[in-house]
Amino acid sequence: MDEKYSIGEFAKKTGTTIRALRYYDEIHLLKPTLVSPSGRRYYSNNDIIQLQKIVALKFLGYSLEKISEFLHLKDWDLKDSLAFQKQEMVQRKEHIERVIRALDHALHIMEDQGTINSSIFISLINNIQMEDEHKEWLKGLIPESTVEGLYDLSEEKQQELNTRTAILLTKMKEAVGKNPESDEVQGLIQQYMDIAEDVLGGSLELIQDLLDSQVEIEDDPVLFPSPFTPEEEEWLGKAMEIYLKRKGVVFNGDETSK
Amino acid sequence: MDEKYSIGEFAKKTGTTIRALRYYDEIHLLKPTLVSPSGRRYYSNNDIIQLQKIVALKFLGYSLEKISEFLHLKDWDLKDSLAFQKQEMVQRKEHIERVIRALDHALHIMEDQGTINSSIFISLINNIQMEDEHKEWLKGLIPESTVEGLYDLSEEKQQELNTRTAILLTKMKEAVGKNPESDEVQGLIQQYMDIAEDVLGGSLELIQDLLDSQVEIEDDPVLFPSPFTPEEEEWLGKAMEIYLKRKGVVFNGDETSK
DNA sequence: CTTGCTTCTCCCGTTACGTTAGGTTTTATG
DNA sequence: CATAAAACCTAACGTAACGGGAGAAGCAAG
Repeated sequence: MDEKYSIGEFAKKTGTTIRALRYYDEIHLLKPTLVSPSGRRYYSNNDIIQLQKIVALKFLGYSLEKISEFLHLKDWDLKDSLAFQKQEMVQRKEHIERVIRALDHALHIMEDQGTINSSIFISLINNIQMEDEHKEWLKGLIPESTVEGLYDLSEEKQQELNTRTAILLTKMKEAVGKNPESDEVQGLIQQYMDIAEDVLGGSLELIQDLLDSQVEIEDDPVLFPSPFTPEEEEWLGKAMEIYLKRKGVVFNGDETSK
Repeated sequence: MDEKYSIGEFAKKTGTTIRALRYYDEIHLLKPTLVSPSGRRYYSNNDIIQLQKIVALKFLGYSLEKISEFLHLKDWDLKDSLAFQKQEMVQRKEHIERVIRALDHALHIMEDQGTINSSIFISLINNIQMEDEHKEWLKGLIPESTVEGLYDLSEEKQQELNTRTAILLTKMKEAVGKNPESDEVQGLIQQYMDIAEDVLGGSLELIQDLLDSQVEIEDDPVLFPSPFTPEEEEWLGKAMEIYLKRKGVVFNGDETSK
């Protein structure tokens, strides 16, 4: 009933390691009931219960320091703490879910394409990573309901759009330098606009709005990764301008003068 | 176009910290394009792209060492790596989900009860933590289909059962020492069996099976936490025996010798 | 008494930086 | 041009929860 276990026996019995037990002793989290004159640690059945508490709380994500407080204060004000801990865990879960979504999108594109351009890859990841910030930022430019609608697409739809966009961006990068007025380039822009229309619900006004707001974006404190280099962007800008002019959108040509 | 940024400017522009940039320099992950004779670091636009790659890969959960490999080998064998990384993340997610479930159950009980006995709390957590191991273990004792059915209850149902069980266990702990043959104690056992029937689908045979297998559990290498102390268990065993005898179940009275 | 197993106490290594401390360089201003 | 303020530098310790190794000592059996 009041058996004594050596540290090795105790470790085996409880599924922990000897090293961990010594560590718990060191930080005063769980001290053996008895220490022999020669310094050997001996644990009792009572210590098993204590260790179980520690393991359970560790599973819930508490640090050993917090656990120490709980067990020492002996006053389990769990309720609040558990609720708080749950919030923490829910946040971690959401983070991981975003990561998984990003991985899925990237994998999906690679299956379709076999490979992926590194800068496209980066901006893809970044889009998902910054989802919330982007949302808030867009809300400053276009109506909130539209923004929510944008992000409220089904997972499949998002996958598809991302893939189409990635393929298109790849083609565009290959086309850089070609005559912006050529049918090929204008065709790509057309495709891009088709996707944009698909997402935005089809009015060119939004695009106009976005263009008008460009000026402010220039010196954004934190820099958004664009999949294009400055040279590529200049070329793209030209092609875009031509496209929009042909469609009758007014472009207030503000040259990027610092 | 080929601007140079001091470390401070660069940090602000990219949303990292100065310390992080110095650390990346130290571990040869991202070295500034130019270092002045006095030792000051100056970064270029090219470094921005590198840093974006680093940030993106970090978001996906890669260690800086792995990232270093990727960027140095220049040979993005992402496909496999991404798939592997996804597996990792899915596992982490599952872990967190178990933790959240455990927290939910505990919170649910506390809302109902206002408090919770620490040993009941521990065994509750442990049940969820060990879910998979318990499953496997039970499959050795009762038919696999029954086991799967057991764990396939809805979240709500599980909550409810856990709460009822916890309340009952609390009452039982309070009743320890009372006459096992009294109506009160036998009533509690009856309630316990009601819950068991609810879960197991109502045959006493399973309980018989479980009782028969008790012998083997005794010296399980890794010790399962039970919410009862040995004394409490002994008392419970008696009450249980009386209950089952009255119901006509044969109990092969194997005294816990050794 | 020797062998072999268990345990002991240091102490370094891990990750990705944060945080001083104490000294130097660059930039801004009078 | 002198000096103050801002920015930057290196060096070094701290973090969380142990893992792993070195070298010494305890303990039971033959």
